[in-house]
Amino acid sequence: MKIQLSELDRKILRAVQDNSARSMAELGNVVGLSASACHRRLKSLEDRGLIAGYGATLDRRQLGFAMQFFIEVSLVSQSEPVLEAFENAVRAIPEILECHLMAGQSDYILRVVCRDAEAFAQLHRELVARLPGIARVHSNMSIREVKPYAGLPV
Amino acid sequence: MKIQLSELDRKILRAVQDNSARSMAELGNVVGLSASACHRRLKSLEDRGLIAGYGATLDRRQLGFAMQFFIEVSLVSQSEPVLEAFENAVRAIPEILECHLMAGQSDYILRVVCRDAEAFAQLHRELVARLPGIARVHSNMSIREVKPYAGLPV
DNA sequence: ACAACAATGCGCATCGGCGTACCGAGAGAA
DNA sequence: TTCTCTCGGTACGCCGATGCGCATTGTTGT
Repeated sequence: MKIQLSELDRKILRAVQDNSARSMAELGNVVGLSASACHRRLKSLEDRGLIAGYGATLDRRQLGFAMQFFIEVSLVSQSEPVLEAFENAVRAIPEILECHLMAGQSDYILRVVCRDAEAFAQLHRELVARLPGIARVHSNMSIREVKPYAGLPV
Repeated sequence: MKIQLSELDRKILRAVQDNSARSMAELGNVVGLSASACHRRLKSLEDRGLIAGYGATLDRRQLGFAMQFFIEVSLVSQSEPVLEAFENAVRAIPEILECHLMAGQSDYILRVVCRDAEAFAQLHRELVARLPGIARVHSNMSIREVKPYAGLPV
C-alpha cells in the first residue's frame, strides 16, 4: 500500500526536518495550522514510520574535525566472508561516519572525518593494514561543502 | 582559542546527537546528571556554537526515494564562472542532497536521491544538458547502506 | 595551611508547552 | 435532508523546561 501525503503533511515534514526545536505553536504558524492539529498530524506521521528519529547536528569544525574524505574501496574478492569482515571492521571505526556498498567501479564508498592529516594517515594505514582483502583505495578530500546536507525533497 | 570539553559534555553531545527527543530528566539519566545541571551544560554547548541545529531524520524509503547515488563530476574548466554556474544549478536541484568540491580526480561529488530509474535518467539528462562545462559524469548507485550515517565521534 | 573565589551539581518553584477530550464545520453517501 | 466521517479549533490538566538559590568541591594565591 502506497502512502499518500497531503500538502499539509509535506509542509510539516519539511519544517520538522529543517528544525525540530520549534514548539507546536511555532510549527503551526509555519504550516498554517493550530498547535493541536499540528501535533495530531505529526504524531500520525511518526506512527506511520515516516520519521526515523530526532537528533542534533553538531558543528564539525568546532569539534575539531577539520577534514572530510570520501574513500572509494575495492576488494580483491566479493566472497561473503571477505565482505563480512570488511563491514564489521568499518562499523567499529567511529571516524567512518557512513559506508555504502556500491554498484559500479568501486565496491564501497566511505565518508570519513579526521582531525588532521596525521589522523588521516593513521586511519588510512589502519584500513589497508587491518583488512586483507583490499585491492584499491582512492581517497578524495572535500575542499568545500558547496551544498551542505539538505533534507529530502519531500 | 581551543574549546575544551569535559567527558560530561561529550556524553551530552553524543546522547543529543543520537536522540534529541529525550526530556532533560532522561538525558540526565543517560549521562548521570540531574535535569537542571544537564540543561545548563546543554545550553552552554549551544551558546558556544557546538550544536548547529536540531532536526528530524525522515525515512527515505517510506517517502519513496528508493535509490541513492554518489555522482562524480569533472568539469572541462576550473574557471570561476564555470564553477559558479555549476554550483548555483546544483543548489537549485532539490534531489541533490549534498555537493562537495573535491581534491583529487573528480571536481565534485554529489549525493543524490531518486524515486526510480526514470527519475534518475531525467536528472542525469538535466545535469549534463543544463551545464555546459561538464567533462565527465560517473554515477555510482548505493546498493546497501552498510553503515547508515552515524554521528561525529565526539 | 587557609581563605577566597570559581565551577558545578542539586532541589525547588514557576511557567509554558504537550497532549487529550470535546465541539463544530464541511463533505459525501443514502 | 440527515447521518456520518473526517478534520481543524478551543479548552484545560499535567508534565517538563527553565531559572534561582544553596551546597560542595576544587583551585589559586599568599
